[in-house]
Amino acid sequence: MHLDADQLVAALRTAGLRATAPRRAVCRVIAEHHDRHLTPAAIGELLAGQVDQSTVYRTLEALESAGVLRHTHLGHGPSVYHLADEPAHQHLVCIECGATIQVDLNDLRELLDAITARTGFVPDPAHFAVSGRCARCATPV
Amino acid sequence: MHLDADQLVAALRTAGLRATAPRRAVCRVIAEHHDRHLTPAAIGELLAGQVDQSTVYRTLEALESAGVLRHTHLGHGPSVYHLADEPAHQHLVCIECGATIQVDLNDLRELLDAITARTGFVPDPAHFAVSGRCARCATPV
DNA sequence: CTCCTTGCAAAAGTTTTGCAGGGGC
DNA sequence: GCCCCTGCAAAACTTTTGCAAGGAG
Repeated sequence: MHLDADQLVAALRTAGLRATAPRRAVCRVIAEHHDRHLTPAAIGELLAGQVDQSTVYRTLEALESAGVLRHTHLGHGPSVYHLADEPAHQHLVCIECGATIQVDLNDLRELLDAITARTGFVPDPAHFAVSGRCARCATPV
Repeated sequence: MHLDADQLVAALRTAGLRATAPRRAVCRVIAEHHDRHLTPAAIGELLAGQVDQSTVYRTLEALESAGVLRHTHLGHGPSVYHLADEPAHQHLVCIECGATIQVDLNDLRELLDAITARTGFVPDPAHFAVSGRCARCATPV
């Protein structure tokens, strides 16, 4: 299961923020599309003018500060948002065809631990994608 | 050693592009600051109005197409450029203090190969930074 | 001489901000 | 009732594009 709209709204309240109609609408859209990675613009479009775009940005910020939403950078374009309770995954984005592959972070655990062991740096790999070429595009014809 | 301004200009010619004064100026600035990661805006400022900002963008594009320049995304801001002959490195950027650490990609070879073996995806990790917390910020006081 | 490049200006796209009114708690 | 939040408008920024003039090869 995943966080539903009510849980997102509840998280706002827990964080001392207000549960207003526009915020509920944003929560509903995000929950309904929990299986996708939505840009702020896409969320605005799904709300079809019901909520001002600047309010969408402010609400996304509020939900992130409440700890129930996260954003990721997939490429040169706008960042995308997903529920914070999704299993953490690394995005692999193909430079050529744009395909996005998700890799379970547990599969990368050794690599990440190796980085920390060597540098003390604790990666949050879900935040940025790794670009490269997918199997199809990397294979010469 | 690293690519110098003349070599950058020569690369343009080899690629069938023209070596104009504005392009030479951009090449000079990039070569002089090869040890830094410059944003297009920073390059424009270093040229102090000698070259129009749109020309800076077009020149960076030309140098990338000539294969002597590459760009990397370190965070939410503009991308940064560096010479293509620099040893490939992965950037680790601290979410909290902004510190940037460079890791030699050879040190990550096994990890990257593991990704390719599992998914067929061939990463180009130098293109995006990995965000996280540096040793100092990750350590509770 | 051809046509690639430039500067200027304007546009495009995303995100932020100021402000006065309205609504949550 | 307090003050957080909203919509609207405008601004801030980065990057892209159209166009006529100029310069490289």
